[in-house]
Amino acid sequence: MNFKEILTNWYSVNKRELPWRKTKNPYYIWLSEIILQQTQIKQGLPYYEAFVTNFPTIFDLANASEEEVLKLWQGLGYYSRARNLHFTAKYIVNELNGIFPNTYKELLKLKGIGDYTASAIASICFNEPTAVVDGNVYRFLSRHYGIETPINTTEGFKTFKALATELIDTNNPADFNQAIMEFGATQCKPKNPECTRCPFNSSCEALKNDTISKLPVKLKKTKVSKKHFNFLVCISSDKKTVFNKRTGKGIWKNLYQFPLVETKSSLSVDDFKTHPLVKDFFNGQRYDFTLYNETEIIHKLSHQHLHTKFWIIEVNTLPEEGIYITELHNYPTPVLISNFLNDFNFPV
DNA sequence: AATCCGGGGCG
DNA sequence: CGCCCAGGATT
Repeated sequence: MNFKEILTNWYSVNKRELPWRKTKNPYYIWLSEIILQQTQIKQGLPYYEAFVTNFPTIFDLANASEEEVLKLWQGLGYYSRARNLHFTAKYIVNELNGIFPNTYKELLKLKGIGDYTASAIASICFNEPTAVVDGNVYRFLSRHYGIETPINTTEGFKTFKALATELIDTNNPADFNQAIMEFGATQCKPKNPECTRCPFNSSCEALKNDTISKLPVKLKKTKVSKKHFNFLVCISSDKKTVFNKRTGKGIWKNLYQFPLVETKSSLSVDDFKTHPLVKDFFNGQRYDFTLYNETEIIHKLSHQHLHTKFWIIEVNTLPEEGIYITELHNYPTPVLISNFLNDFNFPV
């Protein structure tokens, strides 16, 4: 048997039953692929179910507000995926009469769709022999063929894309692509791959040379930076608080949070008392405050560690427009904020 | 080509 | 605690 026969045979026996494997509808495949970017199936599955239930067609998604979409996406991370998903749904409905593009080249033009997702949709839905290259493919191919080119470089991408394109089963690109990814995910795993019962263990270069743990090669990434966040949790006498949408280009765009004071270092109670931005925020009004968490909450993102303090501040009237505390849970927020909302007992 | 963007799980 | 995950956009 050749490579593609071994692989697709393995897949026919070992594939998992997943909801998006029961359809070739490009809307559902697109939805699943966006949700599963940099996300494991176990984590993404409930979100996929929720999106299909709330937005059964691309028209439903296009007609929703961005806020509804972000709310449903809450907790999944990489929120630009949700914004691009919504943008592209509206684009397809309004500019393409709701008809999904059906070639790799056209799919690639859509916002939020790059090489991987265009290849996945084109092959799975339209039988175009475009090879997918994701983390699973990098790992499996680098091990099987003993390729040491770093995967997070342009050369690495080109090398593995070309190899996967050579290997793909042009008669059944849909199953081949899903098979090679499934194989990487459940058989040729990052840690403790199942080499003893692997159908490729007689031809695997890495197994032969004992380099499984060294492959794929990945260049070191940049170090994480430390930031200090101070959230101002206002409580007015009429049970309202200030809760605003993040704007600009940084993290958590369009998600909601309490007013934020970012500082160079950790803020003590005395620092807080005299901090110009805090005094400025309350515009001279007097206020009583307590520090909610004595020890900082360290919220870890891939490139930032957010050292966070929540300050509970009682005021007579809010310094700016606010919302009722009972409405807080209706807004899309980062996990850092929603955890606080779950843990903190607002006075009633 | 390098950097940024989240959050969860695993060993 | 470091690494990995069905990547893409921006600079």
